[in-house]
Amino acid sequence: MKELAKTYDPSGIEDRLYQKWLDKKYFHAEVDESKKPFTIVIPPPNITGQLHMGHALDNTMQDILIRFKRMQGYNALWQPGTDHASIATEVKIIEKLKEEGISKEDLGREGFLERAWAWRKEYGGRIVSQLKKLGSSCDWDRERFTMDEGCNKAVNEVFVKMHEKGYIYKGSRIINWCPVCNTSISDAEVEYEEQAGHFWHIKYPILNDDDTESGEYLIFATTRPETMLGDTAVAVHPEDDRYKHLIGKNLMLPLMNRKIPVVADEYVDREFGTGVVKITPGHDPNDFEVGKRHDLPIVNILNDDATINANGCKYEGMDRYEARKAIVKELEEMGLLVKIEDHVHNVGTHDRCGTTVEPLVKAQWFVKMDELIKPAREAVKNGDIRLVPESLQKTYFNWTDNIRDWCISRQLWWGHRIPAYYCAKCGETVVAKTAPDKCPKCGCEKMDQDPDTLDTWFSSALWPFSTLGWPEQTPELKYFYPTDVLVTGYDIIFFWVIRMIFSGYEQMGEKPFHTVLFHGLVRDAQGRKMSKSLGNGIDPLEIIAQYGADALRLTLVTGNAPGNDMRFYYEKVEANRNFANKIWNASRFIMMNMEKAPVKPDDADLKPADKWIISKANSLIKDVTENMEKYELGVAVQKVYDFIWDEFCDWYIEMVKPRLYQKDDEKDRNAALYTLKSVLIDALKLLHPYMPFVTEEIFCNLQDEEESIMISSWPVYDEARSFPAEENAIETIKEAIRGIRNARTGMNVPPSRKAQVIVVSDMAEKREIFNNNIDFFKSLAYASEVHVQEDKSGVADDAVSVVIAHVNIYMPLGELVDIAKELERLKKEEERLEGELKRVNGMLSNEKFVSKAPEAKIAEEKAKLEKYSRMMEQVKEQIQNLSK
RNA sequence: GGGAUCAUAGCUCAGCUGGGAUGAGCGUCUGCUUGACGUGCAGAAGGUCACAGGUUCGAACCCUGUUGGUCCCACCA
Repeated sequence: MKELAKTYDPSGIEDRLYQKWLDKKYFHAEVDESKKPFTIVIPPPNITGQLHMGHALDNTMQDILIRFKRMQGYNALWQPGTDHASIATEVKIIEKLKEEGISKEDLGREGFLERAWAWRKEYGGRIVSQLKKLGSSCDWDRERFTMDEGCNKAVNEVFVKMHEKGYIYKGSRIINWCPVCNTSISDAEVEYEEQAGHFWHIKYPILNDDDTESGEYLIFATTRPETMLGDTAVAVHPEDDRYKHLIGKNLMLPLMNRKIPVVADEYVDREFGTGVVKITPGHDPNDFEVGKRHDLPIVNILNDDATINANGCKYEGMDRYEARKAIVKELEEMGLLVKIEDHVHNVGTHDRCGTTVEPLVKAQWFVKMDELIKPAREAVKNGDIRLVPESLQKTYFNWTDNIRDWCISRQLWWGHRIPAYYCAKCGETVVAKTAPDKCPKCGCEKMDQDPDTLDTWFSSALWPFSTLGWPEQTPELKYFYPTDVLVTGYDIIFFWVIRMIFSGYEQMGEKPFHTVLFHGLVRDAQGRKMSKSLGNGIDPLEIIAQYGADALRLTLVTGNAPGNDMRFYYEKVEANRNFANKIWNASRFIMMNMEKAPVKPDDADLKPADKWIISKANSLIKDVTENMEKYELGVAVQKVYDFIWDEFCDWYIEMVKPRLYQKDDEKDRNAALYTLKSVLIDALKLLHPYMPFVTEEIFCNLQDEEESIMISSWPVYDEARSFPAEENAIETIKEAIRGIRNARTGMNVPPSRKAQVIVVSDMAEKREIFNNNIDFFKSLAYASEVHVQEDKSGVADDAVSVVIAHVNIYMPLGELVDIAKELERLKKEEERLEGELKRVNGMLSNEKFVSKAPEAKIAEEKAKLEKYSRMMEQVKEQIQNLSK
């Protein structure tokens, strides 16, 4: 038999085992109609990314499910890949170019894309190798990239198809503009942030019908005074008596000397401020709507970099905030500034770069959402797609029910280029999968492709089927689609989950997956988000290096309910590392005692302790499997942890030691060894999805013939392996041992001091239990000798006594017994029992309880009443004895 | 403004959809070189399950309200 090191050292072992799994192709799945598929598509990490705790959690959960299902016999495919992450990557590359002193314009589109692909080649694999460190059993042979040829084909196919159906259109609408990234972004990418700002109260002069100033003013407040350059009206509520008479009149827009009308619109809230709103249709989504209703002109005052453009006249060229200052100052000089108030308001920022976004009107491509969203909503409503935890349904519906059209065009170069072509001569637009050679309208041969690219999420939305080969009807697509579970953070439910769902229904006519398993955020020990700016991020790779991937994985999935955020503690990782070491040593112990492989014993040769642990393991298998099927990953592994540490190590191994250390009964020793080994193996299997490395290393060392735990079969509950009688018997012994240890500690008796133990019970079956298990009872109860008898004969009055149900245990400890102390201990026990009896009696004497509670419950309480009454009698008797 | 979620041992959290809180890890205290493990073993202390009502024979769990925290959405200029 092999020998193991004294402590488990994951370094070295992990890489070796991962390489072995790769070499043996265990992660690879092929279409096989004889097996049921189980598929997970990875949320593709950005190629710019570095593995962070969020990835670690997300991928650990997926790996657990995949390994679990693979062992259950499913044809498990974990489809991996990475995301081109258009903005994130483009920004990174621009930064790098900047260091070299060049801009992307210097390079030109083609040159820039060359650099981008080179960058991807160099860094895109980094995150993948980090995922491997974690133990992820992805099918790397099938690795995909959201911008590879196949995905591009899928994107073009969808774009053209949806355009034909009228779901994709180009339109001039108000969109969110990031002046730093120089692109439009979708609503989902805008993050609102509370900022301290001001309310500038401003007044515009009212004009007479002959355009002379009337001397009257309309006063209103604004948080963005610079937008006044683009004002094309002022609005009041139609029913507002204060201003009714002014509707239809004109105002003079100061600084610009433009005549603008007073319009009436229900959008205005009479209660808010002065009940007057300036209308800037070019730079505010609400004003844009008002403008449409009143046919107001749209004046765009901003350049793409958020400086004022020619429409801002003399402010042209100024930055938006400079212009703000200048305008306020000038208004003040003109006497048009009424007052300034401090005001905290929500400012929209770009989630990638934090820049304040500017709403402005531009021609962009959109996806029309109202029809597309219907099946996606319905699927969750009718349970076709299950969200775990269920509470996220509300969030989901909140989005589907308030959905707005999705702005999908981006003014970026890195991404899928929009397959739209414009005739250079007549302006005709052609949307097609391949570039047309001439204009279908005028025959002109110069067709220019739209310079814009698509939102990254447009290609991610197709991920569950594009990775399986769509639009080709591949065998993989037929076999693995729909996939099974999607695991992701609740923070991208809008970006990604919803979009995959409606895309799945639209393109495939079928849901992309039946379950979405959400997890929360991994926070730091203080509960703060891990972020670069705070510098509180913990690098999973460092944790792996220090404690091992298994410890990290276990830390991430325990003590946490689905969808909830969790805090990361080093202490927790350490505790889990210790657990790995514990199993390691338990295995080491077994191996040390195993000269040769034990053979399967007959049930008749098993001792009660063996049957007890087998029975326990059997129900563990049932529970853990059930929990895992319900995605209660943390609960499941907690049970395995408790079983291994408490039941198996602290009890069973200790129970079995006397049998291992004797050489007279080889058959019995074999039975013990076999039980040790087989129960351990079952437990290892249950643990393997969570801690793949230690379990594999032990599994292979424990039995030379088995090649890998990861392709072994998942244990199955077996009625024939359930032994309730032995379970009860051993629990009785455990109770007795705990009582004895407790009493001894109370007396300060050192473990080295053995004592006689006399077990007294008038019930034959109880006596039998002790007689049958005397071998280990003796050692665990620190007994010099054990007597099991029917009555108290020969027991000294001053012996320490332990009372359990129907059994009295006496230890004549002689001079060590402090009568006063012992009496105190017994009194305490008496008090405890009194409490118990009071509770049970209270229930049973309650007529309503007896008449309404279920029968089983009543019987249970009656049994307790009997048990406690009996114990009480015994305790009282002992107190009397000692008080004599 | 709308919604979600949390409040349980000193700390961080579980608690299987109503039946004694023998809860877990960490921390604290007391013993222990017991031939796998001190990354260990055996014990102990520590909780009126945020507060107030209600439903029920019975509530940490269900309902209502209150307080405090976190988050999401919307956004009134």
